[in-house]
Amino acid sequence: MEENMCKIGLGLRIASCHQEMPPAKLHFLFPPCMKEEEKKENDQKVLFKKENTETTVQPKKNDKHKNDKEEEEEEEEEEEKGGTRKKLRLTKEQSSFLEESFRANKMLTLVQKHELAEKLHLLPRQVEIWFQNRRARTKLKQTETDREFLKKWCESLGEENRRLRREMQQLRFHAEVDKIKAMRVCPSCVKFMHG
DNA sequence: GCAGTCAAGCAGGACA
DNA sequence: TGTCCTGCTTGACTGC
Repeated sequence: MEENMCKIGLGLRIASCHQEMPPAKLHFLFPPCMKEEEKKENDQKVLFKKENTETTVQPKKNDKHKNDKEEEEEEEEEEEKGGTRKKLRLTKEQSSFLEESFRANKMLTLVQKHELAEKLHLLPRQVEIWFQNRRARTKLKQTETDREFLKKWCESLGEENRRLRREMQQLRFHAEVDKIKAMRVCPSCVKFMHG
């Protein structure tokens, strides 16, 4: 039982839903609260752009292109008005590469961080945050797995405890019966019975 | 670096 | 079929 549960516990692994995710749609420069039609159009534009350029869309902080300052200012204005920034979604390739790196190393050195960032066209800070989040979520999953394991173990111990109590009760009962039986036999027979 | 949190994005279900 | 709601995932930030 315990062994089985151990196997269950060890068999569980952390899986990322990234793998099942559709290609990332990166469109954080567009205004928030778009209508459905606009959204679709933008998605198409982004996908088109992605397919044709094969470059990763960078977060605002990292962009060094011509109109970025204007866009950043607009975005800041948007934020000031109460709007919100669009969120970056990593591409499948970026995610899987980060996953691979994470499997190899749970912690990053400064050099590794910069190398990864350069390779994936991300900011070192983004790589750092990704690893931080990944560690936290791995830990969370592990805690949940441990909790489930302990819960099952606890249940099985409770069951075993109840079984042993029942068994003990039966043994006591039989001991009592034997005692009574022995009391009913006359003393001269006792000698005969026990040889 | 970690724990806690926020918020964007997305998927799936309910409903008109 | 489109829209709304809800829950989940995940990138990013903050405080310690």
